[in-house]
Amino acid sequence: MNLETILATVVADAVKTIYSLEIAAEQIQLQKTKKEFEGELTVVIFPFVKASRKSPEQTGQEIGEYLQKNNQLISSFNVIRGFLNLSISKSYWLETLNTIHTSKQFGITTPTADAELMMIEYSSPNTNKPLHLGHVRNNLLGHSIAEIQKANGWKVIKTNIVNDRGIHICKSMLAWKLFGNGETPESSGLKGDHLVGKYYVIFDKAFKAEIKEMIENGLSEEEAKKSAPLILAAQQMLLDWENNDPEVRHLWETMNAWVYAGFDVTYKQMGVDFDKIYYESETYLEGKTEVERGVDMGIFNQRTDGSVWADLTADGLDEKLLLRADGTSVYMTQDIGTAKLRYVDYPINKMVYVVGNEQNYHFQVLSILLDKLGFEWGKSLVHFSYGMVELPEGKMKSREGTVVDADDLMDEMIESARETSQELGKLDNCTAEEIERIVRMVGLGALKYFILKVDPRKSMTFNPKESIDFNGNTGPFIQYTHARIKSVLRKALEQGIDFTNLSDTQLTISDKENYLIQLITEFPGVVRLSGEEFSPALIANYIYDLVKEYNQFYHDFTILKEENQNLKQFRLVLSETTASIIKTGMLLLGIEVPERM
RNA sequence: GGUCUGGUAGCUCAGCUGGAUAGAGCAACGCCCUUCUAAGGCGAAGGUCAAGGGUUCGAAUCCCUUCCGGAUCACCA
Repeated sequence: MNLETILATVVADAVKTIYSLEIAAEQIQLQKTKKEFEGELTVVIFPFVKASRKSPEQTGQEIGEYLQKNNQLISSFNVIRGFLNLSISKSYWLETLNTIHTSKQFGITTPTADAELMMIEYSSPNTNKPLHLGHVRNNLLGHSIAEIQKANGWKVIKTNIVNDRGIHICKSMLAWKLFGNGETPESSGLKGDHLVGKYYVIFDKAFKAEIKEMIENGLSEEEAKKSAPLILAAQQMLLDWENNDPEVRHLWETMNAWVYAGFDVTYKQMGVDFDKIYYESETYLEGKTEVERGVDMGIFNQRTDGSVWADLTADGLDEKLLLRADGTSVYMTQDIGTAKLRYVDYPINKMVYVVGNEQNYHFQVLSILLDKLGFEWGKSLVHFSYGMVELPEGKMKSREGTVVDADDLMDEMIESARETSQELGKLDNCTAEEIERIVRMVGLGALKYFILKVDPRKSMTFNPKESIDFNGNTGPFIQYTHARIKSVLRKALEQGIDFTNLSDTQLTISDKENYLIQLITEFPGVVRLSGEEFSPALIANYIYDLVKEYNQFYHDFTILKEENQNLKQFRLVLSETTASIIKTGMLLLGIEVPERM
């Protein structure tokens, strides 16, 4: 039982005994004591004053006296206004630290054999352009959430649905066919995904030029958009693709292979991975079958032009297209097929989609459609809806060339990490390989932390002109603290100091040290909450708080030069435990921490 | 227009299941390396928590109204 539960129970007893007020332990308001007051935990007294019929101060005093008498954990208390501040005995903290220090995997719940299965879909790229900053947020969130859920005892399958087919893919294929002159990644030296993305942009430009010309020749914009030769050719290509035209299929396979080779590099650099990859080209037929079944069931309707629609007006939504008039499938069709196949492939207890909030409507509809189709899990899908990454000028737009490319961004971060460490001369006596490893860790750490420390539900701003910081509330700051602790621990080992265990739990320690232990004890709760809330930001902010406190301790106290051997040992144990939590926590964010930097 | 969502320091963000004097970082200013890594620490400065009303012993937090932003409502994905 943890400290707060114990205290809440005692407070409930106190209130019942003194004022005959029945209140469940969970209802007791217990919070961390503000720093400016004496004590570690605070009971809010206001809810009891009605029953006590006394002033908040007096009520607090009475409850405090009861607690001190009936629980030996409480060494002293004070009452300020309606707040009862409790001081917990130092030996409790020291013993707790000792337990944590000697336990493996503190805060982590390893999944058991019969644990429930959570499937988490993230990344989900289109194969017509390279990944940009928006995808980076998606990938980092998806990966981190998967790690966090594992640490909360879930079995997790990380999955990726690759949007490898569709009209957008045909656009880059068509442009390459028309204007590519046989260009390949090898011939151009371009990374495969970037090469294909180039032709997607070329298509768009040529398409716009056609429209402009047609408008000049008297057509309305709407007519021009529908009848421009390029768009008609792309639509024909999609039809040919669905009809298994060998030439189109061959081109498609070739260009997608280029893209996958490029994505592999990006994913590897980013440090994300998947247990199972689905491709839309392999699931969309299942979707079509389901839609047709829906038509037979009478829940979807086919119009005279052949297109198929779901009428969701009864659910307060609109009509939704499921199959085009030419019979080709759309995004929704594919998602229906993919969802069904996943439940066939795995015994899923919870399905989570990590997809931006611009698709809230899509997932609302998907859930309803699956439910209508008779899948009992349809309504239980979780759309983990995160906010967009915006530039100071607003949304990123690929056509206006304002997207921040994922590969470029990661490279830039690593380079500035290299520059900083050269300036500081910190890695002068490391091997080239070590430098490379550390510089990559730090550069990516800065990027990942920058993105993950923000509440995922909120949109966030990224200013490309101001490079991501390495000081203050940043990944490198945390990594640096870890490296600094490790350095001290290495020296302690060299000196043969034993800090495997605390030999004295009756030591007198400072408030700062005491508070650090208290923070350490909060880690499991933070891991649990971040899992429940799907928020890596909670872990990021917690680690930052811990590290900030530790740095103050590190500055104000000496460790290795402390003359009291037991105190020195305590500080080493405290430091090692802190380092271990930093490492575990950062790993839940997908961020590695170096031994030196 | 309908629906959803957001507005906290110059900037980027915490705090939001109601609790004490609203916190960090960056930027700008001033200090601290003969001492375990200064990517660090300390100090000072910076606020009408968009505005107004309501509920409450207590509101940045809950409710209503207004203002301002964003997303979405495609035979795009």
